[in-house]
Amino acid sequence: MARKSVISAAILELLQRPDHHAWTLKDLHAGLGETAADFSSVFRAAEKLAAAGVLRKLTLDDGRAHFEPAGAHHDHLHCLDCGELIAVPCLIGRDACSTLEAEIGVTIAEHHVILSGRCAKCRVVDAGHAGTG
Amino acid sequence: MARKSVISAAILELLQRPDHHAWTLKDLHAGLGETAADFSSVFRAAEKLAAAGVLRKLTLDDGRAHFEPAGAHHDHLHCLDCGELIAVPCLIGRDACSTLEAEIGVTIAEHHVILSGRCAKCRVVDAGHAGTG
DNA sequence: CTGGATGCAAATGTTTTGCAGCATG
DNA sequence: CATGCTGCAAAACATTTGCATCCAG
Repeated sequence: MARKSVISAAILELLQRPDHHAWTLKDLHAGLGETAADFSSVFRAAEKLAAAGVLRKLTLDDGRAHFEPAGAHHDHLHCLDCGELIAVPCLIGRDACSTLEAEIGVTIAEHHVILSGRCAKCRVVDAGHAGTG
Repeated sequence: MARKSVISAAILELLQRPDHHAWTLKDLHAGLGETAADFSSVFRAAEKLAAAGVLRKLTLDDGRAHFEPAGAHHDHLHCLDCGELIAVPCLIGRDACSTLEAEIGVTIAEHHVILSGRCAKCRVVDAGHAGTG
């Protein structure tokens, strides 16, 4: 049924890059080569992959959607310096959720933690600067 | 120096409503009365209040910015049924953050947890339906 | 008079949709 | 031949900015 989508494949390829974890549509479009694919096609491919559960779609405070490979659950650190979105291990335990559910009478299906701070790289750089200034 | 902003005051007024925790610009505009204030004025007032630290600005996965009164830190539950954003007590302890910082070498300034699930009201409704269907 | 608040309209940036063509299955 | 992927263009949305005006201090 489904034909092979060159664009989808290329997107999945891109997402393997270790230096960039979460991609905006613009990132993806640029990453594929702006002339290699139309923006709307990138959009459709990404949405489809997200709908299929292959990608996870996140919206940050910058108001843009970011796509990442949908592997094991993890949370994110948004680096205030470089703006990169870093994957970090999950910070919330089942216990905490259960407790909260019982406490205020809600049902929790999923969660997503977004940390703001400084990634490992920028932290080092900053430490260096701090020492000299 | 600063003149009293009718709109800012009205916004702060709106935010006191117990039935609606986080407001989009559209919500605010509608809440004030679409003719009572211009959208851009609402936008500017809200941004200014956020910059002043009076409001907190959040961007959800719906891609829209939401404003809430900036009181004590808390996290949020986004109800999958009614779409309401419910304030919930913070789920992340200092310890967890410290541990993570040490573990992966990052610095954490802030965090924000967004839970997806069902709020207390919708949970009850759903339970009722489940019994009848 | 001065500076900030407001309204109106237009620009931006991002996401989404409509439609036609093409290649694949 | 039918279906789904693509490209191109325009619409739909939400946010943001420019400019002129008006009012409070």
